Parts: sequence; C-alpha cells; structure tokens
Amino acid sequence: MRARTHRHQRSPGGWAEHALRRLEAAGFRRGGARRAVIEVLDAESCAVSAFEIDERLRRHGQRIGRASVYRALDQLTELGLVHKLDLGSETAQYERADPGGDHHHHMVCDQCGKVVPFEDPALELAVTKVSGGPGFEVRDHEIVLHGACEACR
Amino acid sequence: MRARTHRHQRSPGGWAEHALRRLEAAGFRRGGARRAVIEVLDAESCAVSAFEIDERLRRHGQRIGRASVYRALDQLTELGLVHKLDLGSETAQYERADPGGDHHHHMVCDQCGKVVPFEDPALELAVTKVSGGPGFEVRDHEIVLHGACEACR
DNA sequence: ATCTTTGCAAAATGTTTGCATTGGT
DNA sequence: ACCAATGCAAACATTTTGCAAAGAT
Repeated sequence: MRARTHRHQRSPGGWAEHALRRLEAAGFRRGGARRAVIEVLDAESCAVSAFEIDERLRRHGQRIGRASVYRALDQLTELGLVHKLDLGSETAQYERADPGGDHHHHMVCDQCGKVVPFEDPALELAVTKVSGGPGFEVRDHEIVLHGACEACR
Repeated sequence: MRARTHRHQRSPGGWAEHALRRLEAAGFRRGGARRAVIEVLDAESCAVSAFEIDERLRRHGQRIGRASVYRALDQLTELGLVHKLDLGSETAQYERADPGGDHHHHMVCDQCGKVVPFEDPALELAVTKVSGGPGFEVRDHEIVLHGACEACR
C-alpha cells in the first residue's frame, strides 16, 4: 500500500475561521499578528517552522515581530489548534490541526531534511491500542519515520 | 548503590564494550572523554540529555568539557551506537542503541516532562509495514506518545 | 478607559566552533 | 613524532522575556 501523497490544499473546511472562532471563545482579541500567523498556517497543511512563517509574512510585506509569531504559535498549540512537531531539525515545526481529528505523520530524509507526510490507517489503529501503561493517559501521539528520500538515495 | 529505575538493566550484552570496539574499528582513538560519556550512557538505558550527562560526569569528579560530550554523542549517533531523540523538551536526549536491534519507544508527560519507556510488539509490526511511499527508504522510526502521567492527572 | 496584543531589543538557552594543549599510538 | 581528542571560551541559532507603544473591546 502506497502512502497517499498529501495534496496541500488550502483550508479544508476553513481551518482559519475555525481557529479564529476558538480563539475568540477562549477570550482572545483579534490582533493582526496572530491573524497573520493563522493565515500562513492555513495556507500550508504540513510542517512549517517559525522562521519560515516569519519569512513568508515579511515577503508579503507584513511587518510582524518574531516574538509575536512564537507567541501566536504557543497559544494555538495550547488550544490544540496546531501541532508542534520535533522532526529532528534544530527548529520546531508547526502545522494546523484538522478539527475533525484527522491527521498524518511524517517521513524525514536525514540527508536533505525533506519532510514528506503520510497516512496509514493500520498504523493509526495500532497506536490507539497502546494503553499507555499503568496510570498514563495518552492524549496524542507522534510518529516520525527516518530514512532517505528518492533524491538522496 | 545504583537504583534500577525500571526493568531495563545495566549494559545488556555489554553495550559499552561493544561501542568501544566499534569506535576502534572506525579508527577512533580511546580518549578519556568519550569513554566517560559511553559509561554514563551504558549505565542508563533510557533518554538522557547532554546536560544530564555533563552533570553526572561532574558529580563523579570528572572534568569533561561540554563540547566533548556533544562531540562524543554526535560520533556515537553517527555510528548508530546511540539514538538521538526529540521528545518535545527543548533539549535533545540520547540513549544507547541495543546492538540486537531491540528498541522501545516513549511516553512523555506534557505537564512534568517525565519520560516513560514502553514496548509494543503489535505497534512495532505495524510501523515496519509502512512502505514509506514512493521512493522513500525507511531506515528508522520514532514514536512518541504524549499525555499525562499518574502524578499529573 | 481598560486591558490585551504587538514590536523591538535584550536575555536566556542549547549547541557548535576555533584554537592551543594534552594525550594516544 | 604525529595527529586525534580534549577543554575552554567565544560564537551561534533559536526561542523567550521585559517593556513601552499601539490596538481592540
């Protein structure tokens, strides 16, 4: 079975709106910086670093402070609206969390750092069956496959 | 003298010796710093950070430079003798790689940061079945469960 | 008017690098 | 004697924090 290559489509089901609504419900005001970060995340369905977000905002002429990017990402992560990923690079990466709970995992090329998303229902099933052991309540999981991409082999 | 934290025991099959042999074969000399790092890793079967290693060495009266710790860890990781882990904390963690290929994964308490190792044959089987998709060669994998430990719930 | 959010700069953190010295072979 | 390995300090990269100004309600 071939992992489905992810089509990076813009806001399936309107993630940006969903996020803004959740933020409002949580008592946050609608600041410009946070909204800008949300828009970048909305446009990208897979792993983006804080640096890349900052860079894209700058390229679009938005003058957003790095700190605001980090602050927004923290708040979004806290609310479960984005997933923070540690994929082995020195920088953390972020991606929007599908409100439906649907999610994918990642393959990382250890040579060039390329990140490729994949989905695998059987693996998903197996991981949800892990009890977590005595007293541990599992709420989320992260699976990273390391290897070499086509170009690097 | 030494408390056995969980059922992972000290140097199964003599990991330290194994590592030193592999290093020698790879043309490395037997420096004191590297050996000291190996000994710390040998005594601990699960996730330790560079900082903790440095700390333990210092406590044992060894005057080892931070840089040497990082250098040793890099070399060991490069040779596949240790696994470098990103468990969500801001610091990377390391653990010795069982020569037999046996390995475990980790549960992390997102509140207190506690790391608990676990094994799950069914999950292991499922993850090895993931093809990796077009052109991607999978060599290794990392699974992290996030949640709350008994004390933090 | 109040209280949050932002931008900037400075600080904190974790890791890497340059280089002279030590130490293994 | 040679060259790798080490320790130290400085450099580096990423992320966090303090604070005054701007913005939202």
